[in-house]
Formats: sequence, C-alpha cells, structure tokens
Amino acid sequence: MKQTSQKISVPKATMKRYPIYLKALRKLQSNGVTRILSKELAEYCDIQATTIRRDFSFIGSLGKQGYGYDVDHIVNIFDDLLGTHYEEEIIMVGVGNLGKALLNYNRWGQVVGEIVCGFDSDPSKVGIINDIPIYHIDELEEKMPKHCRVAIITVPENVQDIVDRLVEAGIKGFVDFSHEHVLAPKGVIIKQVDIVSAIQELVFQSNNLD
Amino acid sequence: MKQTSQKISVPKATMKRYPIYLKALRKLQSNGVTRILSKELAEYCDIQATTIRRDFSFIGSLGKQGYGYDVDHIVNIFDDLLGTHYEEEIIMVGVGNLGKALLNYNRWGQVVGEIVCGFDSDPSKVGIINDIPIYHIDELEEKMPKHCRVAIITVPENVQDIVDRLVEAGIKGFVDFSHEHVLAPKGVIIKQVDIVSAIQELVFQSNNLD
DNA sequence: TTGTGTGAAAGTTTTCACAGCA
DNA sequence: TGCTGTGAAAACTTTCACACAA
Repeated sequence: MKQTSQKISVPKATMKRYPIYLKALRKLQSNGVTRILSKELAEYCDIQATTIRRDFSFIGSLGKQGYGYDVDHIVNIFDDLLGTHYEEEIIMVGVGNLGKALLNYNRWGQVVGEIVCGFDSDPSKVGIINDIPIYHIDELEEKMPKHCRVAIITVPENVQDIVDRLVEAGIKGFVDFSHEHVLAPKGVIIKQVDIVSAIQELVFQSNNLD
Repeated sequence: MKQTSQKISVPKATMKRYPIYLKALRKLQSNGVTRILSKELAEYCDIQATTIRRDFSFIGSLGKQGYGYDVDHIVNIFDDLLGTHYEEEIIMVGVGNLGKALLNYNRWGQVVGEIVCGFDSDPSKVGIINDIPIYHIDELEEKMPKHCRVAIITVPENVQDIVDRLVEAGIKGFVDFSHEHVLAPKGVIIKQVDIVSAIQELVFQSNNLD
C-alpha cells in the first residue's frame, strides 16, 4: 500500500465532505478556474465557508491569506488523500445489471482505481465483460489478487455470507449495494450504498419539512 | 399526499438511523422474533442501546418498561414514518444498465412505493421494461404523473439540467446515482448515492486507520 | 426486578469573531 | 485591504446514570 503522507487525524464529519470538495474542485478545474475563495466554494458546494476552511486546515495550510486557494494544488492534495493516486485494485462480486452498470463506468481510473476482476454464482456470467475477467464465485480465493483490500458487492441477498468469506480472504473495505442487514468485524469498513434507505430518508424528510 | 401522523421533530442524525432500524427489525420479524430489548437491537445494529432508546423516544413511548419493544408494533410505526405506507409514486430518468437493475428490483412495494414510469434520451429504450412504461425524455412534462414528488436519476452526465427540469415539473426529492456536482433550490432534497465517493471515503478511512 | 425513557454530562461539529499574513 | 486559519462559543449528538412503570 502506497502511503505518501503521514496519518492525519480528521473528524468523521469532515471526512464525509472531502469527496464532495474533490468532485467540485475537479469540475471547477475543468472549467478553467485556477483560483478560488472559500466563500465561492461554499456557494458552489452549499457548505459554509468557515466549515470548508476548517476542513482544509486539518490537512495543512493550503490557502494563501488574502488570496484564496490554488485549485490545481488542492485537487492534487485531495487526489492523494482520497486514493486516486493509490491505484486501488477492486474486485466486484455479482455481475448482474447493477454490476455491469458499474463495470461500464469507464472513469474509474480518474477517480479511485480499477476493477480488476468480477465473480458471480451464475456460470453463464463467467467470461470477459468490458475487458474485465469474470470468474465463478467458487474460484474466489484462487483468482482474487492477494493484495486486494476493497470489494464492491452488488448481489441482492446473502450478503453476510459473502462478506464473511471476503473478510476471511483479506478484504478490509466493502461497498455494499444491497438493502440487507450486514455486520463486519472491527477494522473492516462497510459502506452501505442503499437506494431503498435513501428513498425512505427522502420521503420521511419531505413529509416532516416545515 | 397521505399524512397519517402529525409532524414530529427529529434530529438529522436520528433520521439517518431510522431506515437502519426498520431494515433490521424487518429481518428479525421474518425470523420470527416478536419482542426485542434495546440492548439486543443494539448488538444487532451496532448502535448503542441508549442511542436507540432516545431515537425511538422522539416518536413516542414505543416500549414497555421491564419488557422491551414489540417488533410487529414498531415495524408498523416505522413503515408509516418512512413512507412504505405512503405508496410513493416514483419516476426514473435514465434506463441504462443501472436503471434496469433498479427496475428489476422487485421489492419496491414492500419498502417504499413503486416506479411508475421511466424516461430516456435514447429512442431505442422507449417501450416497456418489467411492466413499466418507458418514454422519451422529450415527453417528460406530458407523461409524468402530476403528483409525483420523487425521481431517481441514473444518467451519468448533465444531471444538473435534468434536475432543473424536474424541479420545474414539481419534483421535490431526488436520488442521484451520478458522481456529478449538483445543486437544488431550497425545499428540494437531493440524496447522492455515489459509489465513487463511497470508495474514496473507504480508502481514505483505511489509510488513516489506527 | 428489569429495562425503558429522560435529565444532565460529555463529546463532537458548526459557527462566530478576529488576529495575522500576503 | 481581504481572506485564511483558528481560538472560543454555540449547537448538536451521544453517553451516563437513574427514576419509574410494568
């Protein structure tokens, strides 16, 4: 694992915003913006300027007083921080419609790393999709690169079994797209990207709005 | 819009946990569990018992002292609260692999409502998928049911244009699967379900762990 | 007796206010 | 002068500790 900077301590709430900043800054960069004030970025991201300044300050003194922030410079710093420069090798379990959709997303390289192979329990899925080899799930331990740390799970059911097996095989972080209830041991992180919960939250929020 | 209970004030942090509780409780229910203690649910969800009790207390006194919580009863209450009983009618914009994957997810009715129609800019997508009519995006204003409040966006680009147009048409809440930077006017909620950001957070977290 | 519901304490996050650098 | 970086205050969230209902 490449490790460019020493570990820094960042509040959880801040950590959730870093990807938002990187996303916004990349967009600005591609629009030719080379310099930005915390106030401008605040309006652009809908996050308070002072929150942005404090979030940035955990990494170091990135800005110039009376001037603002250099866009290229901080995009680079966030790229480092958020893994774009780590060339993370990711495996995918489940190659149905959702899995295929993610495999087709051909901008992985620019954002975080690449999907190196996929697994599915359906033998008819085995083969090559989008230049990425797909193996049968029975070959998981055998075909999975040994240093892989991150797995994307797109199967709808029995997610816990798959997580247990992958943890055993050395995976440390999961992105799970199911609406299942899953637990992982200490030191293993599961990010649930759960559309059903998102809609529930949405409906609840709008029903309880002013 | 059906509105069974009067509005209650719930902290944001709590609101994020309600879908987790409902998910867990449904699972327990389907396993035949009829009664549960905050302590047991705590272990099951990996959330402190006292946090759970306070979260529940915003809704009312759901439990019985010295006894615990009746699973059926609180599943019902959360169902009400989180929209399952609202029969939300949802539209989908973008019917590629990702859109199809979501349309195939045949458990919407149990969890939040149903997808009533889809739209795509590719004329070859127009037709019927999974019993759900798909129209050309040009027909959006015409074909979209007037009372729709929630839209799912699965297109990868130009999301801002689509959001603007849908807000104009009356949509109040979005679930957006893109990795784009998007803003919405006050009173409109956008939930970003963003796998790229999820992986970035994951990588950053594991690189900065212990 | 047992476990909920809740005041009060502790911890975290956001916001204010301004010193100090370019 | 104008904006960042940051102490200190305010707001929010979690956790503790225990009164009290069943």
